[in-house]
Amino acid sequence: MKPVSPSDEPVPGDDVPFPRPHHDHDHCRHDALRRAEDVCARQGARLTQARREVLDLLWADHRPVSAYDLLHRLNADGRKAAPPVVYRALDFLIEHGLAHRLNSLNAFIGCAHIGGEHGAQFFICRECGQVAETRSPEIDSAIRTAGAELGFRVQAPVVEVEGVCPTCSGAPA
Amino acid sequence: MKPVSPSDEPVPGDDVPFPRPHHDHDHCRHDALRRAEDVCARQGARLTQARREVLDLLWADHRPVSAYDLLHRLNADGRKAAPPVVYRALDFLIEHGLAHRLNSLNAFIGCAHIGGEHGAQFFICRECGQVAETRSPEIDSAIRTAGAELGFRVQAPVVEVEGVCPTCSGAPA
DNA sequence: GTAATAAATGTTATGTTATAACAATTGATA
DNA sequence: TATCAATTGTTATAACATAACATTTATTAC
Ligand SMILES: [Zn+2]
Ligand SMILES: [Zn+2]
Ligand SMILES: [Zn+2]
Ligand SMILES: [Zn+2]
Repeated sequence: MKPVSPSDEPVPGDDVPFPRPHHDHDHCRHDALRRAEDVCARQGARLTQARREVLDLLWADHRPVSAYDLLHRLNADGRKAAPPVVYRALDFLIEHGLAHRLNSLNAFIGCAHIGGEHGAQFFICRECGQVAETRSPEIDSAIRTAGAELGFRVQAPVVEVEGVCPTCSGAPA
Repeated sequence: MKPVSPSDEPVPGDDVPFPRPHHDHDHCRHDALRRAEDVCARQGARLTQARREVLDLLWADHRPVSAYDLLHRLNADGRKAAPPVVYRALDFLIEHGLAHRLNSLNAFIGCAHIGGEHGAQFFICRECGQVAETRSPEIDSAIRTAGAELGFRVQAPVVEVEGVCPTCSGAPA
């Protein structure tokens, strides 16, 4: 079994958060847009044209994009949008849990999970630039425990891990 | 006992990484400089005037400082240093494990631990801006485990936790 | 000691990331 | 359709960071 697993690590078949090279990415994109519509509908928020376009650009692939890259892509068709357009759209998307900011890269990425705001951990491949987003209760709990030992009330843990993804580690396929 | 502990959390008396309001901070500063000299001596690196000054400025208190704040403080005495002065000094200090960069704040802080480069976790108080640096094997290990499950080779975990420190939580002392 | 070399610093300019402030437009509501 | 709130447009500027090259300072070789 284990048909196209990109690694020999003990990973569950299709739940691997690192995107496989030839996965159906159109599915990722369309799914993300659909989820965004759901979220906005439920929260009475408006997924306007600019916001939708930025979200779609974020889902061009599984790599984070800088705000100015987004701006250039937005303006590729001759438009003349200014930076606030992008930053406002990003603020909206982040507030509604549809995108995340990666502090270590000054870049943004579409949220791979469902639901509102939430903690997450990001694994960033130094080779290919792709990012996997996880929600590990174990990491979260280790952080909260360490915080408690300091008497620190944890509000927003940020975890961004640099390394090399399974594909770039030279896994079979 | 537990004479001036800032919190009722189960913390060891004097190992609390969050600085107590009236601790002997001159000791922190001088100790940091002395450790820096040790490290540089051992590594054959030169702790030049500019580097020493920046390190000393980083130890003004336990809050991170932006590069331009450092620059302004450097120039407070009429000097006319330019940004590269500060960024080079910071690069040096970081390379030698004497300072850290906090990505979520675009700011820098003196390393509170001894020794060369190392992973660490930062707990950042939203109220007072003070930062505690820890080295928690548990957090590190949770991250490495989660990475392994993705087939991801972890190289540099970044953990920056926002919240409220014991002092600002309204602890007794 | 002096020349050659390497390390560090000075200097100017520019690139990159992000926000402030206010005007104009659009969409919902009454 | 008048009103109000939300969104977008526009200009300017703030904040963060580095490239490139000249100059100086420290180390080493002779
Ligand atoms: Zn995909
Ligand atoms: Zn990769
Ligand atoms: Zn101190
Ligand atoms: Zn505090």
